[in-house]
Amino acid sequence: MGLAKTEIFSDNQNAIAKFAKAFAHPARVSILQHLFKIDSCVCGDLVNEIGLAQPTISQHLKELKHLGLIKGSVEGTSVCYCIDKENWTEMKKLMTNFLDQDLSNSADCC
Amino acid sequence: MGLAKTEIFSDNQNAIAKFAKAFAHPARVSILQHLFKIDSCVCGDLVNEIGLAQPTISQHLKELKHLGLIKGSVEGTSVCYCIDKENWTEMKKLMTNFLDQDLSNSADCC
DNA sequence: ATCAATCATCGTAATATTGCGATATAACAA
DNA sequence: TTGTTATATCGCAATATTACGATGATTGAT
Repeated sequence: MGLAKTEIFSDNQNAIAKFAKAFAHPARVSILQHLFKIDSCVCGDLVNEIGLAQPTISQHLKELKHLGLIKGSVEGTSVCYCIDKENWTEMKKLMTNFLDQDLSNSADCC
Repeated sequence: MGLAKTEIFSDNQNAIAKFAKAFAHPARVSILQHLFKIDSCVCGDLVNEIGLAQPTISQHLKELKHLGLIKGSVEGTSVCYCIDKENWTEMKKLMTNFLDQDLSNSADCC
């Protein structure tokens, strides 16, 4: 079907899956790393940095923006994108909580 | 195209995307959380726990197994799945490193 | 040997994702 | 106004993902 049955899962599980999806493509990982590295950014930079066409980058940026991980503001003819720190921190908490499930008190049964 | 151009990205970026994909579906998040919680598991438990058909669960388990995040061993007529702690720890390092990119030294330009 | 239980695989339908050419839009410049 | 630059959107083709019924494989029980 290609349609995830989100209604049978908890909000927490759906939220984790939603953010994980953002990182599930190397182009978006690359975009985020670049935004972290150079602090501020225009889309044109990213098109040069990453080897994908401008519409493709624009689409990835749109997804990241909808998730709230980045924000952009018009700056003359170009658009300045950067990390939305507040939301990033919140997302990080959610993901870290999931990744940090205790390993110590579980017996290795297999 | 639906085909990610992995060859233009770094190993690190592709690895992050690969693991993120594992978490990009609430069913797999739920499976992992359940495995953490109850320590050891058979697939049947998961089918009851999560509201998806047995083939669907089996498929999700296969993906997690291929990624090395879980491992399973035959236990009579059932199969015992559990977290592969070593690989989980390694994956966690990779993801944490990505999530922990420094926010402090970046000016909020937007 | 036969049967029941448990899990894996196959095949398929429905939907999602990725990528990009073509085109639209917006802002600035001359 | 006309042109230029930068980004967004549209539309499409190719591929991937999700879900599950049907079926196969394996193990243990009788």
